[in-house]
Amino acid sequence: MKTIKHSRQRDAIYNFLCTRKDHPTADIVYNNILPEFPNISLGTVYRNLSLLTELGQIQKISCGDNSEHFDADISSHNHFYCRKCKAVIDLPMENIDFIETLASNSFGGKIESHKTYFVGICENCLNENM
Amino acid sequence: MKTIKHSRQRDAIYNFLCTRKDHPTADIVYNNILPEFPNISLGTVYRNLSLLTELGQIQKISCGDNSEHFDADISSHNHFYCRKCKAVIDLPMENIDFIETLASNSFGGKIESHKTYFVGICENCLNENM
DNA sequence: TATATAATAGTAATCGTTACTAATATTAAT
DNA sequence: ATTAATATTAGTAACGATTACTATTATATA
Repeated sequence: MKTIKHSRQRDAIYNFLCTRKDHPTADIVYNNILPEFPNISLGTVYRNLSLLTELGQIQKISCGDNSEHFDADISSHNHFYCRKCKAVIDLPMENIDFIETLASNSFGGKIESHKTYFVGICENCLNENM
Repeated sequence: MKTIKHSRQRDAIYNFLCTRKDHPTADIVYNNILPEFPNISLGTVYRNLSLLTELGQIQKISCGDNSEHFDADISSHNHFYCRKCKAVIDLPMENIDFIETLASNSFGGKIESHKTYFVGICENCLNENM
């Protein structure tokens, strides 16, 4: 059996993610951990982000902007992608997990989870146009 | 002003997409158009898929499997990603566009659209395990 | 038919991500 | 504590998806 050993780099990656609400990419995680681990390699960051995602400790957000974003908040919540400033932010709203039930009604497969993201212009970018 | 000129390649790409319900990637589109346009280049396929997406004639599906999928069906509908066979399929269900209203309630930005995809095991893969 | 210019083919380059390997860190057992 | 087993790392190379570049071709307009 393959066991998981503790790693200080993985802790640092996870802890950094916990401090951020803006869903950083692997590259951003890497650059922010460099001060503490000057020799950490980008591959280590990618490997641990994948591992943490598989373990369910973080989640991956794919919003079509050609790089994956990561979120240490694994509670069920939704995201918003601003097509102007490209930011990926949380969109606090009532829980919509019931759409999984709606989806199950006429579907023969097994639905395990869902991802929803909204697209538009964020509040900051709206205000800049005034 | 920049005008859009007609292109036989773009037509072929769009028409091919219309024949498919499985949301092919750029590479699959390319390989299926090769018989008709033996000299078409992959760049042309990518450029036109992007253009058609911008024009709203097709839609792009990002489901986190490191390549974009495309769909000529631009009506509001949802997708399912099978984490076993990696297929991206339609998931017919009642319309859930009202979640955009729910999202708007406590959000200061402008919501223009949303994307939802469900993840799990498709019917075919479920049956294979029996 | 001529002119303007958008689109293409072909290729090179870029970017995000993964794979490889020898060295290191962690864990469990002595 | 020491050792042994092995998971993890750093460093680098490789990969796949996508974009950029440029001379040529196709399309649209006059």
